[in-house]
Amino acid sequence: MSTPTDHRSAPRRRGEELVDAILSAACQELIEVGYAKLSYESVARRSGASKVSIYRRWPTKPELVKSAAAHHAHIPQLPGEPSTLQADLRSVLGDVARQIDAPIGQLLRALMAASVAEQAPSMAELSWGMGPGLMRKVAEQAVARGELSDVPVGLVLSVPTDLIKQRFISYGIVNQEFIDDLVQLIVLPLWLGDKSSR
Amino acid sequence: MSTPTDHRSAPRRRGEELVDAILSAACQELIEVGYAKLSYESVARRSGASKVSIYRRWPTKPELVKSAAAHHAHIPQLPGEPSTLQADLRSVLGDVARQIDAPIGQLLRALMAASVAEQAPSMAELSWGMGPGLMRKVAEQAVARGELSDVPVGLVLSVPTDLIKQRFISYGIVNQEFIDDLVQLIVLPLWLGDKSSR
DNA sequence: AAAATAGTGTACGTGCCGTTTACTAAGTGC
DNA sequence: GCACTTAGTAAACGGCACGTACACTATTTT
Repeated sequence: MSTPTDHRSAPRRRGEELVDAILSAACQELIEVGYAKLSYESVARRSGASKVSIYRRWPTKPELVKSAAAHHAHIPQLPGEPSTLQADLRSVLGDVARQIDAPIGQLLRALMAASVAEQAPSMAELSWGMGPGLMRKVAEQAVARGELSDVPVGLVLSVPTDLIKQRFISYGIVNQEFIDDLVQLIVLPLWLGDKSSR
Repeated sequence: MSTPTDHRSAPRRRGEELVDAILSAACQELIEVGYAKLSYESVARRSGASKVSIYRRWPTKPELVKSAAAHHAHIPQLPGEPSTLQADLRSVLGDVARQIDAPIGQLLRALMAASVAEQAPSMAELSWGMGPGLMRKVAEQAVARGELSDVPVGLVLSVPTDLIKQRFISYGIVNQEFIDDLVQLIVLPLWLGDKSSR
């Protein structure tokens, strides 16, 4: 008589409401304990949902984690008032770097773990905002101001964000000093195409 | 009487011999089933060692995996006959890209997973040969030939290998086409400092 | 020869996996 | 209003791996 364990009575959540609860719980869990220690059982406990409901929607852990991360939906920060290509780059990339610190960093780390651990090449899709799109905007503004002759091709556009990701993976942190060096030594010379800024 | 399970008699391996057996087994296991599915029990079974012996030396899975990867020690491939900066880059980076395919790729993937999953920033140390060192050699030869005025700074030197790693993480494969684009659109313009090669 | 060191097999409790079962609340068609 | 379908819940299952403990023994050191 100790455990009246039967929540089959409560107003039963469905559809979006339930999904929200599960993904939020998964996010929290990711931030607190990380990817490796996240389990279906813990998410079920935390969200108050049943394991089966979770398995039905996300048969594997990477899928669940990716949905959770996407659900969190921390959209990037806009360039703000355009000024100079160098200033814009430092500002935007600096914001990205700052966002990469806790607790989002832990979430990103989890996301990468999900991508790397199992065969899940869809890491590319989840560029968490800081993808070519962001860089393209910056480049377009520079072109409009006449600082840049053309918007670089995709591969070149994504160099800064790719290198930031790489830095994060290798060293765990991305500070402003790195951003400054990145802009000064790599992005500007590469985009402008001369060595004068070094 | 079915199981005479007691190998406590056999010539008992110790020290380096035992370590070798364990790490080799771990490597094989990594290549076959990947990081996520690798377990202490499977490594113990495969190596014929006991779990305790493994736990004593590598208390956590990332540590074990990193040792295993380091033990494998596939050193990079040398530039061979130097010719042109562009040719050297394509050759060396192409080799790196080819090495990144199976089975080494799976091992690298495991290594990254180990680094990313838990706080293990020592990914940087294990640059599996394709680090700044390799690029420095290429650059130095180009300087000796007069193609390059100076050897770029470390950050710039590691751009090609960093971007290859990033590509591997995001898309799972690194083909020669990517290498060609990388050399043509990024490395040469960045190192030479002009847009003529685009 | 005695003692310290280190490897082996076995067993244990715990936690999570992924699935199945039985039940029931919420929506749907009539 | 009522049958009927859909979907969420609790509980239990066998299985596997975890991480640790124990008793034992082979090897090395003193």
